[in-house]
Amino acid sequence: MDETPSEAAPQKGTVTQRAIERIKAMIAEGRLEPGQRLPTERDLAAQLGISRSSMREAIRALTVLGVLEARHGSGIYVTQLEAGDLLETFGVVADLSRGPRLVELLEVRRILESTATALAAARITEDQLAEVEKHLTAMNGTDDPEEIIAHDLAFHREIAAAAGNETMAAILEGLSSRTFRARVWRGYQEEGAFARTRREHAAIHRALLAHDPEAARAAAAAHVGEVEQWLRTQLRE
Amino acid sequence: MDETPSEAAPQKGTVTQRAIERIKAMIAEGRLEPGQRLPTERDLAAQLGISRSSMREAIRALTVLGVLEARHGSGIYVTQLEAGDLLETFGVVADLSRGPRLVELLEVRRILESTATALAAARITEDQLAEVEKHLTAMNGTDDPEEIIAHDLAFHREIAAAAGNETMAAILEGLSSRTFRARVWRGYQEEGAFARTRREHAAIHRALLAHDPEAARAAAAAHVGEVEQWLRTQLRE
DNA sequence: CCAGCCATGTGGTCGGACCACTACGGTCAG
DNA sequence: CTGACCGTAGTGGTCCGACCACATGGCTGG
Repeated sequence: MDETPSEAAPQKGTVTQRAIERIKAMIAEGRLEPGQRLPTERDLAAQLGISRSSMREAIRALTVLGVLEARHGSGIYVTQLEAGDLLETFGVVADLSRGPRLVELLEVRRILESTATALAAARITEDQLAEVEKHLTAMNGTDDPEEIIAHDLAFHREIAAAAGNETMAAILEGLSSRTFRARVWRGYQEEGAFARTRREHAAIHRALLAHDPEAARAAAAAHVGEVEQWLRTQLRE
Repeated sequence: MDETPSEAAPQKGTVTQRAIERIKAMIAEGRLEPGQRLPTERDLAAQLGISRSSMREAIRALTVLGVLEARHGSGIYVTQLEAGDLLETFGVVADLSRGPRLVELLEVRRILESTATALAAARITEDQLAEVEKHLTAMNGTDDPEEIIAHDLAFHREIAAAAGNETMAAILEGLSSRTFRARVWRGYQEEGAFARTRREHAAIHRALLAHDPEAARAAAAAHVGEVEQWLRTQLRE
């Protein structure tokens, strides 16, 4: 009954899993270009000889991975496959990690963020620098935790963007998910560590302004390192 | 008609998307522990007031993200939520990235791998060192590309493991996916760059043996940097 | 007491129906 | 001729019910 002319699909795993691999392969081989529209769910299911339900699960899976994008009433499209698309799911890692894993996550962030900040110091333009300053002053001029977190995030995002490596910026973005940030800031702020954070941010900004990579690297590493150490002590309790 | 006693679910996005968020929230809030078994698909669907089909799509999505694990005939379980579970999907990024993105990926890997190797030099044990040596000699003693890649991967994996940061090791694992490695090695080997790679691996091993972090960092950075530069020139053609 | 079988419950797959939305084209007033 | 409006075909989104494949635990028979 399996009259699939293309190739004989051997039994391995679920049909949905196979469908996921097939579509991934099609993209990897270049048979599906970024932005391109796929056949309809019904056609795709027919092509692979599976039911529409199973095909939908495969599509949903690739959707959450940032590979495909489904537009209701229009069709299914391949994303641009840019760093941001594919690494968006990285945020769930930070959201669901706890305990020692959070420290490891911060350690990775410290390594990447310090390098990114160093690169940014060498490459940042006047416009980008102005943007960084904007978030810095905005962060210092409000008491609303929500707003502080938002500007803190944007501050580092601008710097990561100035480093010129979109992939690194996307990873850092995921590493500093909103919920993760919020969890830290809550307890962090309670012990009046905000003033120190402010100084650290100022130091980073100063290094960027001076286009001094090594100073920037040190300042960023110290900044993340502080949070890292704080979290480490929190875990001991 | 929406008699969901727990809470009034406002209309936002698809029901499947909402189900995904709900389950993720349950885990984040600790209402679902790692390893714990979830209610059946049918029960879950009833609880959230959606159909089993939609619930299955949500489960499938969380499965590919490494958050849930479905065991046919047994039930659905929360994974251990360890770094490896959640970062397994990271491999698709390397598989689907092309062109300039690959260089960026390698740049990230260079940063992380050099730091990981430096940490490993300080912390590696005799047993781990022996394991590293095993893969090093095995890699030099065969001509089968498949085997070479496998041992090359294992070589770096052992080092990353010795660094003591599971999260970093998992990210590096994803960054050096099998298909990515294969693509590079193919063209890489054609121009007889294997001898150089051999020397670079030896240098890394030497630094580990001497427990010299700085030498290890430099050797690892140079090693990845070579591949990076090679890829960069490839892209210009 | 133990090995093997079998009923039950679970995830996996299927097919079809209908809904919600988009996109496109034709229609009709201006 | 131009433009806004509207209808329709086609798409993804949701639901339902049935059946299959597999794992588990208890029961049966030795």
